[in-house]
Amino acid sequence: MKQKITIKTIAKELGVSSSTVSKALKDSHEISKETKERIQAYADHYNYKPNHLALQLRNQKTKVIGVILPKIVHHFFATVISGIEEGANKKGYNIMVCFSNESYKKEVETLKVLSNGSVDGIIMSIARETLENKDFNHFKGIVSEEIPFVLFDRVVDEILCDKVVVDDVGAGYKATKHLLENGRQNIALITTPNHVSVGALRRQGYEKALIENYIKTDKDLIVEIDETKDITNQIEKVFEKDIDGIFAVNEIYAAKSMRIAKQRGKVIPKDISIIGFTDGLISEYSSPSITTIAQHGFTMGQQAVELLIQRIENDTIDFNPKKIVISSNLKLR
Amino acid sequence: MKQKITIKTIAKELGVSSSTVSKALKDSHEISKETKERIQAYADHYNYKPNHLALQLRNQKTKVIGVILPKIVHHFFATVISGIEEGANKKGYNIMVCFSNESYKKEVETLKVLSNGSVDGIIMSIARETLENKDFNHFKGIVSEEIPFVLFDRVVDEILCDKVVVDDVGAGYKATKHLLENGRQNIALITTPNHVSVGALRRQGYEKALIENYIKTDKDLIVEIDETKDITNQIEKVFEKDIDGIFAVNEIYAAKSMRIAKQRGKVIPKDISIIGFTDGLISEYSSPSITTIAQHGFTMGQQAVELLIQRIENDTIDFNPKKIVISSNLKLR
DNA sequence: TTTAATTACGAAAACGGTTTCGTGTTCATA
DNA sequence: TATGAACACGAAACCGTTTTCGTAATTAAA
Repeated sequence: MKQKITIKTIAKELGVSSSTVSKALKDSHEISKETKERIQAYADHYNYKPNHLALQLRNQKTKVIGVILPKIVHHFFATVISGIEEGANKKGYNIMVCFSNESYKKEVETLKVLSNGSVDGIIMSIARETLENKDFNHFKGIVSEEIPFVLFDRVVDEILCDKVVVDDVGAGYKATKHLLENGRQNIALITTPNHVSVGALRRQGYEKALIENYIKTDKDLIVEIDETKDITNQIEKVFEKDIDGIFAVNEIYAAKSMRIAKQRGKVIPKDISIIGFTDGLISEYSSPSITTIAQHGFTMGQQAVELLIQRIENDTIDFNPKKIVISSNLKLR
Repeated sequence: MKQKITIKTIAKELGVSSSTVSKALKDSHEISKETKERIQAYADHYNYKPNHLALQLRNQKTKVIGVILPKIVHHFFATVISGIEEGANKKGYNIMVCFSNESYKKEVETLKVLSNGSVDGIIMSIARETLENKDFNHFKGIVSEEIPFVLFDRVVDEILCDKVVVDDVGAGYKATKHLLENGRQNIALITTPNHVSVGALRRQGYEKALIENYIKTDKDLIVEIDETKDITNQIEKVFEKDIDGIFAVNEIYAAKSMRIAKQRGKVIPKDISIIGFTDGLISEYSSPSITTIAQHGFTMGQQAVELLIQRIENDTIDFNPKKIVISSNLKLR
């Protein structure tokens, strides 16, 4: 990389002090018009750009927001990033993106790297493995050092910080109710193991809707997918029951369910209704397209970053963790 | 945010100089065992972490790679990011991700921000609008300042830098040939306008395969999608021709084509064969699933970042722009 | 005992910018 | 002519760390 021109070189070349150059470039009234013009002309000609690192050191802020996601090849998280980036940009921040790959170890490392001062704050969604382990010690430092920190979607009560989540219970409820209103009675739930908080909440909504309709929840209709094993196999089991509706907590499960249903000769939506979570591309382009719960990832990202920047910039003394709940809605198809 | 402890405070508290503290923390032989232990104990106790910004300023490197993408809610680009991140991480780099949102103006701004020294190098794919405008002046600075810079996928000859692309001509050729080998004769091409380089190249491959089979390319079978208008409408027109095969240059076009075909009562793959580009989720989960050209986004990301880091770390004098071509292959479904 | 080497540490410069606080001119006012 | 602004600029400190160089004190060799 070419050696860049600095204030010092300009000062030396023009026989003035670096303070003068600095002030001239900021159009300070302290500097005479002629000197300013001389300096600005020189700076323009040699394409002077202030060294960002020096500024960061002096101001003790980076104008960078760290983002840690479980994964990126995933419609929902991609949408969230998109929202974060837009919100950050609007306020003059850039984003540094890291992935935990759902791994506890990588999450710990990444968190350590980002909390060394290279970012002004962190937005994050917790890795699956961490949720399983229930080991949240690596967040202690973040909290005690009072680094601005916002969790979204996959959050956990144990960590005291700002949070942005969707109304998962409500979403599960709406989805199930929708199926019930369409005359479905035997509704299967394809969900994650209970340690994934969002899965557990959506399940609560599912059960609430059933209870309201005087239907007993049948454990056999609930499939907790173990992602280390073959997913299709696990879903197929529930098809041996007499089901006429499926609520899947994400679109992969929904798409797989649909494929299985078709293979078994069921006609959608005559014989069976399927409703998915996350408004991704699969649901839109599968045939027939799947009715889903819109997860509003973009909004989540925006809200999260807004909350974070507020924390960063108003270094208020009172620390009351805020929780923003974004209400979800059905996207009928 | 809590005030962080620095070397200076440690020095003051322990009555030594900051040089001594610095050396002690690096376990230098210059410092006596007792002093080292005293300092290290103190640092541990108060959880000292070196200030990253100071180090960056001193070393004149950030260990951060800038990535500029046209968009992120897009399976291919998400995959590429994934590859970039993995490769970067392996070498101790983090990535700063920005989006041009396909906009020329935003691309210019973003490029300016990233080239102010906040990253050690940049990986990028050009925005659609920029390709339309053919205005590449904003890259001049990057090239003349010799900032390590790698373009991928959407590249352009006018910019002299390292590049990573897929073998688009070959891919178009393979896809078309595959259709021909399945006995298809009237193959439509659903592509982008020619200014999108990858679209143009895939088209070349398409034409090459046709010529090899002594088939005259029929302009009426080629649809250049204008994304500002309704896509479905544009694709529908080609269905008025007597077609039995479709090659779509991305999976959205492929999925939409499939839907239209079904609506028109065509049976896939009996009446018509469809082949898509980009190995995304839609193709996998649509029914029937679509045979596609695998685009190897992850590999592209890895190769791009490897190339970039090589440039960053071996500041070799000779500048011969390299071009890596990743060969594509069919993913039969 | 003198000289040389080793040990253990500190001073200062450097990275590139900003900012506070002088200070020497010039000019206007009393 | 003396006083005080106003002007235009420079010196120096500062952000946090590393690193080179210098040096006093101790130890070893001659």
